[in-house]
Amino acid sequence: MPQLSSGGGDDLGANDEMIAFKDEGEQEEKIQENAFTERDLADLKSSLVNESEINQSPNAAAVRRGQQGEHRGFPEKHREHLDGVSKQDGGMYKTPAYPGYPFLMLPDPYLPNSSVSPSSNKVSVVQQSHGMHPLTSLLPYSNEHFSPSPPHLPTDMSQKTGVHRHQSQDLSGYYSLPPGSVGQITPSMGWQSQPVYPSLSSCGFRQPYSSNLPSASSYSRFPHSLMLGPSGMHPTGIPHPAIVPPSGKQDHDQYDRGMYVKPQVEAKREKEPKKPVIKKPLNAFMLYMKEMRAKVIAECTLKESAAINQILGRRWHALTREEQAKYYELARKERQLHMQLYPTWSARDNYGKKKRRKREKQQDSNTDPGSPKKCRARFGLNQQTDWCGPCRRKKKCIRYLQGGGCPSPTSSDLSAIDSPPSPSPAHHRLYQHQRPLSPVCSPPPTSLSTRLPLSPPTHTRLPPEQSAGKRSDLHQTASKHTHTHLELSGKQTHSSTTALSAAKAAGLSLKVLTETQ
DNA sequence: GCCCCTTTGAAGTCT
DNA sequence: AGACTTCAAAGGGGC
Repeated sequence: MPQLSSGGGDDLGANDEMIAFKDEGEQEEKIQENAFTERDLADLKSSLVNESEINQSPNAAAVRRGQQGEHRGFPEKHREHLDGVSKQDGGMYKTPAYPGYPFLMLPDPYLPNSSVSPSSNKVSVVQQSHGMHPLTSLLPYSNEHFSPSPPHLPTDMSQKTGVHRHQSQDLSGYYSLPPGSVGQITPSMGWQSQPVYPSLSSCGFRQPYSSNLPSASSYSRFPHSLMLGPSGMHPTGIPHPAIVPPSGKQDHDQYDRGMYVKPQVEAKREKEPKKPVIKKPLNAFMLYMKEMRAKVIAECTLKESAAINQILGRRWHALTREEQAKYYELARKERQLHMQLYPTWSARDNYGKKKRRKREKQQDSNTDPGSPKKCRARFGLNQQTDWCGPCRRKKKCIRYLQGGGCPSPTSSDLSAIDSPPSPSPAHHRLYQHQRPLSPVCSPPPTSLSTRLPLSPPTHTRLPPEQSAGKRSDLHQTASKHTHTHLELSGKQTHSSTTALSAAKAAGLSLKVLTETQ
């Protein structure tokens, strides 16, 4: 298990996380003891994964390992680089014990990112993920904002790091970490500063960056509009991928997509440059998803992300601890890098935006006497769990939508609430969501039945960090997602119906699903 | 054209 | 402290 810190103290990762990794190593025996149980559960869950997954990928781990064997160049380079970093910073990164990072399928580790490469407008996700540096799942955020030549930056940055950065116009796309990110990264994070990647040494560094640049920490919790240039550049001129510029194809600022009617104040705001959004660093599972999504898509010929994510979730649980640990490690590095790049950033910065937007929408609707909320209020219905009486919709009252406002309830309306009609396909989701136990929708769609909190989840595998007790109880997830947990072979499996849904989506016959249930 | 779905994990807020 | 909520990615589908 990786020993990530030598106690240098500059590791920005949470101590408990590191302890967790350490614990994981120390608790190897424990792990092995539990391995069978965990494995059984994982296998049980995995068995629910769709047929194609089973047929085409009888042993995903084996496949992955095979791929690792085939394409070990990049991970090795990366590890070598980390070694270099470790040496450089006094061992901040003890070389992970992993045989390689998970981003291993790439035949060419420097494949252009789809959004970057001018020659590949349509690069598959596989390529995209493969082109990602393990440390920088961040990079896909805004690669198109690569600006190879931050003009305002000093020019002798490489002197201290020993990196000779050739001018290059082409390589930025091959390695999407913003060319200069290292410039503001402390030496410990300046993994690019090591000339590990020959091609990287010239990766977009048209100009060397001065080591005299103020460290990112020297910037206070920056207003992004000030800290970032008009193109979403970091103050150092580094367009970090986590930065979502106000405009651009990525369109990550879903909060500003005009979903809600913007009041006049916001109209004024539109004139002002929008603040780029720095996204959260990806967690381990997100990194895993990014890497494996294309594979699942290819194997299962699925396109719907929800189904794919279900499969990926199951595969995630089917991973061994070691395999998961790779991603936890990557995620940890990701957070570290993010923290280095945006020391003043907090998840709070992006917190509650959707909620605020919904609230604003709700406030708008509250001012309308025919709003669903008012309608529900007149019906004496629960605002959260009941739907608008006359049309039996929770979110939007049809009559309200038709402009007539929500009428006073009639006796038939009220009776209809008690015995709602068979929902139309379009209505089914909403209806099922509100009345999950209604026999009308029996058997409920598995994707919806997963919302029924029937029993607490039993996770078959604790992530390393969780083993240290840092993470909040997994019941959080259960309470959040209110999964259904089926009794399966005497063992409760987490999200079994979710798996069923995924399997169903993946093409398993309903008969099989029913038998499984 | 926006939102939902669906997953897990991290980190936030709330009680 | 523990429970709960939000966001991160992705893209098809619904409305």
